[in-house]
Amino acid sequence: MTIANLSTSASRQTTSEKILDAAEDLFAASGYSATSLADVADIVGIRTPSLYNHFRNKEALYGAVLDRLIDSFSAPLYELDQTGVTLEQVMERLESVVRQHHANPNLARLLQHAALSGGPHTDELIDRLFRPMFSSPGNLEGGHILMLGDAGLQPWAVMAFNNLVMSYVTMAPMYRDVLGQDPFSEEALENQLTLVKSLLQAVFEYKNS
Amino acid sequence: MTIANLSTSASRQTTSEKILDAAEDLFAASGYSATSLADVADIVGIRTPSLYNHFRNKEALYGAVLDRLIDSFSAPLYELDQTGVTLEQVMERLESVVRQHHANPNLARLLQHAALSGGPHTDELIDRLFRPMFSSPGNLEGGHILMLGDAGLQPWAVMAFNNLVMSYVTMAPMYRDVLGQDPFSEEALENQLTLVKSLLQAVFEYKNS
DNA sequence: TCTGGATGCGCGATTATTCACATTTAGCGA
DNA sequence: TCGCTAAATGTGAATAATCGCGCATCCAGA
Repeated sequence: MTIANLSTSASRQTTSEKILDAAEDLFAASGYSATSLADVADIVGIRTPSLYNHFRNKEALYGAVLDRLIDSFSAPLYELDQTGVTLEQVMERLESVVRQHHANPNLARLLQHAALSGGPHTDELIDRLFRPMFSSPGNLEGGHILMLGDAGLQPWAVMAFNNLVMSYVTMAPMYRDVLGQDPFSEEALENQLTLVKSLLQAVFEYKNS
Repeated sequence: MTIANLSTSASRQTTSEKILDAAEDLFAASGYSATSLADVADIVGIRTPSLYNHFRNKEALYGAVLDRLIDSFSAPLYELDQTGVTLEQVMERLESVVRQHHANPNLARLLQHAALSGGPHTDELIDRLFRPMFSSPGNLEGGHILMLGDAGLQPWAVMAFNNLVMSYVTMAPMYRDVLGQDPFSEEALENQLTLVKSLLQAVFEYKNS
């Protein structure tokens, strides 16, 4: 298990932040319904009813976790298919996404749980994360990077690269088992990075021929 | 939700098989601890204690579900990196794997749950599914298909293509949402198929240059 | 009559949530 | 700076629902 939230020296954190940290890790590991408030309270070091001084109920806590995660991932990402974009720009975006998910795997894990089991706010979550990836106007016409012959496959390719990046962290135990290496080490990150970039490069050169 | 087990005309099925079918769908959807035996019994149409006439306890039922799934996926698959293999052979394997996961998404979903949350038999499950992919001797030396420049990236590439295929079904709701199309339709299968094969083709041509 | 399989009942543990209550903390007038 | 107050934040106890699971019983078919 990877410790995700180290933020401010762990000491002068407000109780609400500690609750959010613990809940984020647990929701990401076990999903919504398999996570108990008692476990959250245990990690924070308080009794279960005290949680209700900070969040209305379990669902509100879950929503707050989602909000904080989405905010931290929001700004510069998920615009892989602007119209006049170059390969180098796509490379940069892709590397940035890989590094973010490597630094905090919890968003990918929460999203995977939501895709499998549903849970509260799932539709809203999908909207907030995936809609921006395809919101830029005119992304279905014109020549794009990830076309792969058939222009209709453009969104499929974007989804594929996104899944590739996220499944690396949601499938981390398999990587650890098969490669005998900590998937969250710096060395593993570099390997995954060059692999993903090589894939993109291959697709790019394949398109131009 | 996709109905996975239609097997023999649904009527002359033994109760144990009906239980296995129901449990497989529920475990795949919600994971081990979030699945209740009451839900399983409800689908089958019996009371919860009757389950214990067929399986020792919840964990044994889960194990039986895993066994049956692994068996049905076992035989011809997961040998992507034999030594003297051609691109066409890899293509066939890949297409076969995609079709199998499309026909029954439950193995991918169970595996994803295990990777995220653990649960009983998780290590054993990883072993049984991933070890055969890398068991062929001498797969780390010599020229292979998915080399991508650095030979050390060979296993990473195999994992990547595998994840690509599995994440398509574990992330099916996102595909439905973004593409506005049933991800388990024949049409969607063909799209995913040509995308994956184009990716492999691109990597292959990228290698030879 | 024997027996596999379904059932009702119920135990003990765990769940989310509420409530009455104690304690700590922050702000403010004197 | 002292002391009061009010809000913030903790607590144990209790509730209703649900969980996996064991047990005694009962019934239908061979």
